[in-house]
Amino acid sequence: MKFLSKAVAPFDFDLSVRIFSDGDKQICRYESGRYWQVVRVGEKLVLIVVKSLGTVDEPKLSVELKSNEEISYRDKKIIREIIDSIFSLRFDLKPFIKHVEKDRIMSRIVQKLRGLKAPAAETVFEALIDSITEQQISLKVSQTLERKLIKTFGDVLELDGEVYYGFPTPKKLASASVEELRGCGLSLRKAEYVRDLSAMIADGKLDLEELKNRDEKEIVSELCKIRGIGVWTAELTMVRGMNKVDALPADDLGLRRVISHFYCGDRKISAEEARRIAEKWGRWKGLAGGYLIFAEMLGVRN
DNA sequence: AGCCAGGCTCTCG
DNA sequence: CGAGAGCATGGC
Repeated sequence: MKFLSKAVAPFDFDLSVRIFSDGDKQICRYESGRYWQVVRVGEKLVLIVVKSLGTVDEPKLSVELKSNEEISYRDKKIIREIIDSIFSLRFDLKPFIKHVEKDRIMSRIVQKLRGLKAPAAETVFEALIDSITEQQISLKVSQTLERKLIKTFGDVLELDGEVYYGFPTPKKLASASVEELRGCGLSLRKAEYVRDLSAMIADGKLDLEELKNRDEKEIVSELCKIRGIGVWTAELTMVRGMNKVDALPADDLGLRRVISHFYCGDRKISAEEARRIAEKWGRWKGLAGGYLIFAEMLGVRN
């Protein structure tokens, strides 16, 4: 099954997707213009293959759905919404671009990375589990742990002899033993966080998707009540899993480093200083922080 | 080799 | 309360 999706311009599909594809063919990948990953609709697993047909100013995506099960009209509608959310298709960058006009450093970066939209995880759950995994350890380490977690507990979709993995369900992780989770490289603590959190969701005591609709401060305070989640983890989860561009994980080491790189001449800055600098980015401070990180990754000079 | 890495909880004093 | 240890694993 195939269909077209439009995005609010400007949108640079290639730039946006290049940044977050995992690199593992069985999980998610961007290769020769095609991006693919598994999404879940109810009990069904569907591989989405997305490519760009348009331009930055007239963005158009072609989406192909592959599954071993029948995809109903309703499923298709849900998948459309998931894709909207994953790529932030409906998000309008223009007010942000206008807002940072006076900030010459940010403005330059935004021009260089024109059309970059912050990608999002398929579910808030996925964003949260990834954020917990990444606590304290380097990105390199956390990436291998995340892959192990997905390949150990994730749903398997077999298509044309190829194997793809979807992110594990809360139910699956809730029934995992702490030893199994530790086998993926998680510390004893993190294994407990992941299992207990998953159990809360599986038992219906916590609805992460519903949290999306709340006020940002409320989201942080709600998430922080859960064991294993602090401000850093909560804010990171909002940025990458709830399409919130306002949240800035100012405690983040890497973020402080890039803010300092572009604004303070590479000296060490505190989280408070980072938050103060971020104030001028207004409602878009999370997105602006993302732009700094991507700018550094892509070697944009200040 | 040893220390640090996009944190957080728990335990002491 | 505030400070400090402990955690997992890959990279330098």
